[in-house]
Amino acid sequence: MARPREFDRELALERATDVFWANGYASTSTEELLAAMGIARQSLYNAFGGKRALYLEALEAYQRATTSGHLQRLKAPASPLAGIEALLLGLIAEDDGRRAMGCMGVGAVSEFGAGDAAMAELRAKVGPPVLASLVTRLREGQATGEVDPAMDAEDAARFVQMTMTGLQLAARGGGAAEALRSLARFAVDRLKTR
Amino acid sequence: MARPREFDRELALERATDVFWANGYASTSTEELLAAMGIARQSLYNAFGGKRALYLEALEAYQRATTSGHLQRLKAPASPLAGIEALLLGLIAEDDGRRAMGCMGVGAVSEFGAGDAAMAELRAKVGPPVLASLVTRLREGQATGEVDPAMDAEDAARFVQMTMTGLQLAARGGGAAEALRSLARFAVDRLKTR
DNA sequence: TTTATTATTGACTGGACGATCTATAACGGT
DNA sequence: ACCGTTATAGATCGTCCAGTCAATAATAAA
Repeated sequence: MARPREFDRELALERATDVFWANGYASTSTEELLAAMGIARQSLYNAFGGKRALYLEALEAYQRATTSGHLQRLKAPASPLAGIEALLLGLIAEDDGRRAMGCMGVGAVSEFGAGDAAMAELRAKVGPPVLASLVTRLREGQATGEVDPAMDAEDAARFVQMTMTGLQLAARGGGAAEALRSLARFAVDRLKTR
Repeated sequence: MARPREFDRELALERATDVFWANGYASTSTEELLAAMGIARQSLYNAFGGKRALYLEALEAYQRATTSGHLQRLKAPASPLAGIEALLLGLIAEDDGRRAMGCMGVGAVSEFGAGDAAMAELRAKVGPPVLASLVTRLREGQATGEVDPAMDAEDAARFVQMTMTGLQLAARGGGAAEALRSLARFAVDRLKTR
């Protein structure tokens, strides 16, 4: 009953995500977004509501996609420590350009801090499930003797999460792929039973 | 031979630092800066050159001050591991508001990434000396047997640096002081000889 | 075919932005 | 007392910003 949209909404959202991801929210202009998305001004407002709404939707989709990838890598290997290593190594993009973009979630935390309610809500969707899966795998590793049983599994899980953000920040700062991988392996090694 | 400045340049720079630190570069307006600094528009341009020059000067002063504090805390205790613990715990501000500001250097990396030349130069002034001191203290700890001798001291030092940024990002994300302290202690504990 | 509804397009709006200009004021050296 | 120099204050600059408007186009239901 109405004129159908001419552009691919999901594709446009992906393009917008890349711009926000690379530059952050404040220093991205709607003009840049329109150019990247290949749509006209009014179409952005029709389809997404506005700059901030677009950012929130982009961040949410990004979080959903990356979190699902993280959980897959964490759970796939038979050995829990191999899972954690795969999770950490999976954060490190091979392509230099991609890697230097860091993590959009980390960027959002850094840009908006703890104060923004909508952002905090989004963040709350992604932290707990990863933490829970990490605890599960760590306890599993402690049962098999692979993971140091002297550690509190929850503390260790939070430590791995902090390592994730630390790696992603180092990537954003221009860290070389191999240097980041060493860092990841070192962190995993520190969880081993010796 | 000329009219003297009426405001305290250092104090004004400190005030500007707080605003940039809390909000980042892009989402800070010169108007906000002027209000916080208590000076008129032209005085900012006379004394600091412009918004970006002011930011760079603020970041440099911030880095110098915090790095010196870090090195003091790292070197003060007799035990190397106690020094590293003091370094990490020293990152965690007691005051909730301060703590939620995170670290201005981390914010700069997140906002500008690896591409900005002036920013990279500033960052290069602060990383290496801390890394070198960390290596020294870790080797010292390995000599006394307190620190796990199985680790490569440089790898371990880079790991501690990553932990520093991870902690500061967690602080920016609203992490509670006690939770951050646990994280710091856990990281230090992982360096111990067991 | 008509009508209701939504999409597209490009011009436009008010406001905020960083930066500059102008006029006046305050100082030290002569 | 005057001069050269720099500081301050306020008005103003052109630009860019996010968002809106108005005119036209495309669809499906009736």
